[in-house]
Amino acid sequence: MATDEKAARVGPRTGDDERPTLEDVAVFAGVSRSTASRALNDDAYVSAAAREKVLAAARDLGYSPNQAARSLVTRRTGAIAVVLSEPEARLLDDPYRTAVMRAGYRELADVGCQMVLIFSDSREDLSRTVRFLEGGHVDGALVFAPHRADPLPKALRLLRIPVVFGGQAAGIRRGVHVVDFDNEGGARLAVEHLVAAGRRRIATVAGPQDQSAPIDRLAGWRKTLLDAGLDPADLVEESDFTLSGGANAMSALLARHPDLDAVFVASDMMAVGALRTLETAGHRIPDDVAVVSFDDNVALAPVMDPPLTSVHQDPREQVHAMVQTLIPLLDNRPLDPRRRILPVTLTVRASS
Amino acid sequence: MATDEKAARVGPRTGDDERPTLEDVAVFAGVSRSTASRALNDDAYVSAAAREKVLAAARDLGYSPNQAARSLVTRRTGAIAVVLSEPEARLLDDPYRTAVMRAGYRELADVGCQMVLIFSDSREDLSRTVRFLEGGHVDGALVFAPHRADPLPKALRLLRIPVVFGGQAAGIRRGVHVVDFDNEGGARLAVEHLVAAGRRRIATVAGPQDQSAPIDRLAGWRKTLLDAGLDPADLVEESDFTLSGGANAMSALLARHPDLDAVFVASDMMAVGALRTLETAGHRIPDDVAVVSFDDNVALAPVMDPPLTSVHQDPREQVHAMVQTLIPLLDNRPLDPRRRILPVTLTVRASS
DNA sequence: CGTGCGACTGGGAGCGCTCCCAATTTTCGG
DNA sequence: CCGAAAATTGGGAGCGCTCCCAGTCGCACG
Repeated sequence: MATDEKAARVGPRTGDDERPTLEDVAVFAGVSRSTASRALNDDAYVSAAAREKVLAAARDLGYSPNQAARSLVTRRTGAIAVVLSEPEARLLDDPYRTAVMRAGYRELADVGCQMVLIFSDSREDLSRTVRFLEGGHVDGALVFAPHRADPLPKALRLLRIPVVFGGQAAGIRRGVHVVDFDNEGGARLAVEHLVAAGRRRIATVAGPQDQSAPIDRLAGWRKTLLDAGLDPADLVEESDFTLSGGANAMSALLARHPDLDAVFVASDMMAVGALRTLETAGHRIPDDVAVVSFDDNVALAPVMDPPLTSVHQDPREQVHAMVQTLIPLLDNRPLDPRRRILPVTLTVRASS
Repeated sequence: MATDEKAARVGPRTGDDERPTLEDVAVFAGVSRSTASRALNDDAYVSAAAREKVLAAARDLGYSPNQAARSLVTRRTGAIAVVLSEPEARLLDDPYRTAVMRAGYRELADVGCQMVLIFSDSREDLSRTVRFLEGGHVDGALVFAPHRADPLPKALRLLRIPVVFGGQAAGIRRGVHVVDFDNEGGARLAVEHLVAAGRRRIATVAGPQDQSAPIDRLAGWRKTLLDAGLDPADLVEESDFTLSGGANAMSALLARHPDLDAVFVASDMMAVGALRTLETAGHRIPDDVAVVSFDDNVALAPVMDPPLTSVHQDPREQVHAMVQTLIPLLDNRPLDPRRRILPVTLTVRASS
């Protein structure tokens, strides 16, 4: 009886609403499971006739392979995690992260991988994230964790899956793959542009100094000023990458240095705020004060008045490089850890 | 020799760098595979002693279950797709979608599911999306596809996994699960508020009329005006949910009706644009023109001057309802298709 | 002091797929 | 025209897990 019951449940696969298996396709096509598999994965050594029959059978039966079974034996899931580690509030209005998500989706789709997004803000998230990445859901991970203090990068080092970092991650420098932008070089471009335009009192609104990108941008500003024989003095104001933060920082700078004639702002979002402050204070842009920013984010373009001169960095390019680094790692090709620094360019517009 | 090679590769599981399997844990704990499995999944009928031993073994060995193997037999992946179907450009600066993503991540994490994001703009994406959803990568899907003409919803109807739509989707109304906001009611709230404040020439900047949400909002505006004995006439201007679109629409309205004393804008983003136009044209807000918007999106708050009266809808609440609808579907509990309409509220601020 | 029924446990049978390998057929060069 | 090599094919053995199904206990009950 038990046997009957079982037979009834598993049943002969005749017109069931069950999903067809590779076996079904093979039978339908009149070949063996192996041949069907080879045809579907277009392996070598399948006759054209067999391939045809199998493909037709698969189509007729509405077959789609069971991913679980496949990855059980191949030890590949075809999915890559994109890990975003950033305070919740920040993420919501950070157009850079949005761009990263989209770029990740596209770039991974291009190499036949599915993106699995992971947000990992809090400390509880950390263990959950690690557990997930560990659990064999994904073959590798692209990690964006800009905070110096973020414990994530260190936690990921002992992971059994390959990881590529986007932007300099936490203290660790050895044994990891990193694709970063040339933040210092970008700042240099920006400041050199201002110097060349005859500006002499060039202030800066810096980003949070617990992240490497803003640190490098600030360093670039400082070095370039010194190289030009100008004094950075206290022409710097640290802020938090938000619009209102940029506005406040600009006020502070203006209060200390009413005579400044240029400002290098470490992000577009802050620049929008700075622009507002400058306008409110009656400064004409770029006549009185020239403004150069960092990011050159298209999403923010409509909010800009005047259009902003900005250091252009393309998140898509970064993600592309990250994916290219990850691919060989997935095949266990032991690529030695490398840091890639992507160049940035200056896009000059009306604000400078 | 071949045998040796294999033995070397698959090897006896002694101190390999291979991942430990359930079998390994069981042996280490001195119990059977079955007992180990029961302990790890805290099934019934496991003695406390056995459970302890297994848990300790799992910890010591750094065991994490192989998801592929598990879902091969359980026919569950523990992943849910969140499908966003929208033109690329729109998505980048749509804070509502960003909120949906985050909410989806949280809500799904709360029920022990992993979110897999799917962007599905173009027509090629469609077949890729369907193939993915079909491929057994996910157990179900939450779909946001607001465009009337979007072929996605129809394509998803024949899917073998449960789907819940966020917002009214394409022409189909029967046999699907939908969680929507009360767009018409929200518009009514907004307009009634304006009427109560004594406004009489209440224009509207409508959203794209190929989507159901903006259609309903426009309908709400129109009906409420008529109910109040006011004439909608040509006080409506259709736009595209973008900032600049809102600004242009406002200009058009102002040109036609210099005497309008209020405007209901169908989204926060457009309202920001409208606000700019009004200010530029020298209208004081709310003294000359009162502005009420829809979305009440926090991310846009800093850009608002003055703070905007807006119809409040909480994406998180919507996603929560969607997840709650999806859960029973996953267990094959045949819930009859239902449409849930979530209420919205009016948040009054300085702009009205 | 049986009997029975709970509480546990371990083995076996797969889930659907991809490999490996041996068997079979075909294709060629000498 | 024959043997070797190449081109095909099918069967079998798992991948690591969760079930189902017999078992083996212990203990309260009659």
